[in-house]
Amino acid sequence: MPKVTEAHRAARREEIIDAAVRCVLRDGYRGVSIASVIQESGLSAGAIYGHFVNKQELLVAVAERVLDGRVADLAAAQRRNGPLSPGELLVALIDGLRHEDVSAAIPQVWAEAAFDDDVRAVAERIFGRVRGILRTELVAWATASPGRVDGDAEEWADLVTPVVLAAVPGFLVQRAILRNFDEAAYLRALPVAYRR
Amino acid sequence: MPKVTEAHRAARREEIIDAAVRCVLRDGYRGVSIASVIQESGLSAGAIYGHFVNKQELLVAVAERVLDGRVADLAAAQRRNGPLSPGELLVALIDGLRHEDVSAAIPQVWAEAAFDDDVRAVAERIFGRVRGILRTELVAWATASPGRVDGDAEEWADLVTPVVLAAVPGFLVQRAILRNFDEAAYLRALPVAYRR
DNA sequence: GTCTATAATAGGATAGAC
DNA sequence: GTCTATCCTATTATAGAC
Repeated sequence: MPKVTEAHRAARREEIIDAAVRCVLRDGYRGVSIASVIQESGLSAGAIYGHFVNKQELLVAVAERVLDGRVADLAAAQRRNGPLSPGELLVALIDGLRHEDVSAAIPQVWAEAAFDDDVRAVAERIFGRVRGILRTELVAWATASPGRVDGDAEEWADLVTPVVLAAVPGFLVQRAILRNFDEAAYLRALPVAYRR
Repeated sequence: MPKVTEAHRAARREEIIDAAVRCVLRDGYRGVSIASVIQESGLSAGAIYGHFVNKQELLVAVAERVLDGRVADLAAAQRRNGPLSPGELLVALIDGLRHEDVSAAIPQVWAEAAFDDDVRAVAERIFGRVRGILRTELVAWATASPGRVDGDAEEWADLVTPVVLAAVPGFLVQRAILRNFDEAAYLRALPVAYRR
């Protein structure tokens, strides 16, 4: 079978996901209706159900789209010279986040994860990858200069990584809730709070 | 008019909110239907609409119920002797949180805040109170022993408070997403990560 | 104030033509 | 593969009896 057809099919699928993401940004994750996706995509019910067995499967694909891509920012930061401090790592990660429109939908996906186990699995997987990269960098940073950390660098990193990672939900939640949240100040504060 | 009637009326209202909170914990914020609240409360549609003009107003009351109460933990910690370190403050706050069932619904409310401005206002108000207490304590801690902080204690606290506060969403989100999230380890990590 | 019954609508999903 | 039309269920909110 011709390769073009497969590619076109995949492209149409992505198109539908794109439209659904826009719906989530406008109406919230649970506020998305098939009718809204139809309108936003310019397609029809038949087209959508030809690519997704039901609404839930579409929304899981949306969750994946929304959460993914954050890994790239960290991987890029990783490639720089020398180990980065916890604060510097977080600046790289969050500064990447805040310029992506889809990031506004991330808290939506986290909330949904508590009730849809497929969404939860997607979130856990991507969260795990980010945490893994972060942990590696923290070990490198703790090892680079002795005395930075009490005890073993790996043990320290295992313990501290979840707390360091908390800066990400902290940023997104405060940005969503507080009318005049100062994003730039938050980024400046990261190296201060986590400098050691 | 008799005072008892007023009190009874208020009590019935709280009863309905209680039932709605249980619905949120079971079905998610947007998954709550009037039918589910009717079932959970053992009341009827008429009873509910006699206390709330519509579903949205009920859900705003639910948001308030879910978010409030966190301030008490911090205020209690505040009363202890001597200024607490950032890590110790967070342990008090989060350890209080994790033993309350309703805390599982907090990420739901944060997600909803992006789309319902009344909910957002509730979240902003309560977040603001917690942040205010935290800031006061951080200033006291920074002032207590010189050299802990570069520059002015108040300026430092203003900058750092939002990042310290991030540990709360960080905890709740990771607990919701990660299948084997180690709550106790997170609490142990707080003083390590924020000790200075 | 609260109940039962119901109106009015919205939303998910399918059928069949093309 | 996609479109139009439609079925069916779920849901919000109201009306009127008690």
